[in-house]
Amino acid sequence: METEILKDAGVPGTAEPASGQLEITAVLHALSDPVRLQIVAKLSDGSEHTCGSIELPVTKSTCTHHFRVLREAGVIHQRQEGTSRFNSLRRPDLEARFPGLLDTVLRAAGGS
Amino acid sequence: METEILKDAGVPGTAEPASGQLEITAVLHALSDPVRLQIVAKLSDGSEHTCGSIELPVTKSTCTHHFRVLREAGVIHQRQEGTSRFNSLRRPDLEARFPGLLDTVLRAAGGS
DNA sequence: GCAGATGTACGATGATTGTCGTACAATGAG
DNA sequence: CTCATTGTACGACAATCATCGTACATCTGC
Repeated sequence: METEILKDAGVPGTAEPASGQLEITAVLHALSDPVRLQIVAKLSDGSEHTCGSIELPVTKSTCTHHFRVLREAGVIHQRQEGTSRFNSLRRPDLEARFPGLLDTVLRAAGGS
Repeated sequence: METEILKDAGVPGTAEPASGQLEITAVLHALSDPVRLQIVAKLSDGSEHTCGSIELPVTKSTCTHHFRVLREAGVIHQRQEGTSRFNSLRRPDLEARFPGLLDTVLRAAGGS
C-alpha cells in the first residue's frame, strides 16, 4: 500500500497500475469496503458507469474517493469524456493476474 | 466491521463468528494484509500452527493481533492446549459460505 | 517453588481510512 | 456569456489500524 507505481494515462487523475503490477493485497483491500464492493458489483456486467449513475449512500466527494481507491488498486479503469468520467471494470487484466478472483468475490458478495 | 457477533468457544479469547455469519468484507479485509496473508498461506495445507511456529517479520504482540483479526473475521480457528494456541484454517466453513474464495486468493497470493 | 516458554492485555504512537463540506475547474445547454 | 452539471481538490475530523514495548497470566520441567 506504500509503494504505488501508477502508469500515466494521459488524462490527469486517471493513472492506474499496469496489468502486470497489480498487487493482491491492494486489490483485496479495495474490495473489502461495502461501498466499493457495491460499485464493483454494478460494473460487473461490463457496463460503464459515472460517479452519478450509481446510487450510493455517500456524498460526491466520498464517491470520488472510492473510485480513486479502486483505480489505484487496478480494479477499474477511468475514461474521461467531457465532464463525465466513465468507470469500467478491468476484468481481463484482473483475470490474467488473479484468475477467478473477481468472480468468486462477486459471487460471495452477491449471495449475502 | 462494526457489528461483530462472536460465538463463545469456551476458552476465553477464542470466540469466532458462526459459519453462517461470515462477512465477505471482514474476510477480504482480513486477507488484505501481507502478514496475515502469509499466515493463511502457511495454514493452507491444513496444518496447525502456533504463534511461534511461523516465522514472521513482526513481534509477538503484533502476531497476536493478526491472529485475532483472522479469528474474528472467521478465517481461522484457535484451539488452546497448555500455554500454546493452535491455529487452523476454517476451510470448510469458508468454502461453504464463499465457494472458491480462499483458493483463488491463495493462488493469487502464491504466484506473486 | 522457581525459572523458562508461550501468548495475551494494555497502552502508546504514527499512519491510514472513510466521511463530509466547501471551493474550484471543465464542459455543455440555453 | 451565463448557468447548470459533473466531478476533483483540499482540508478537516473521528475512527480504525499495524506496530511496538512492557507487564502479566498460565503452563511445563526441574
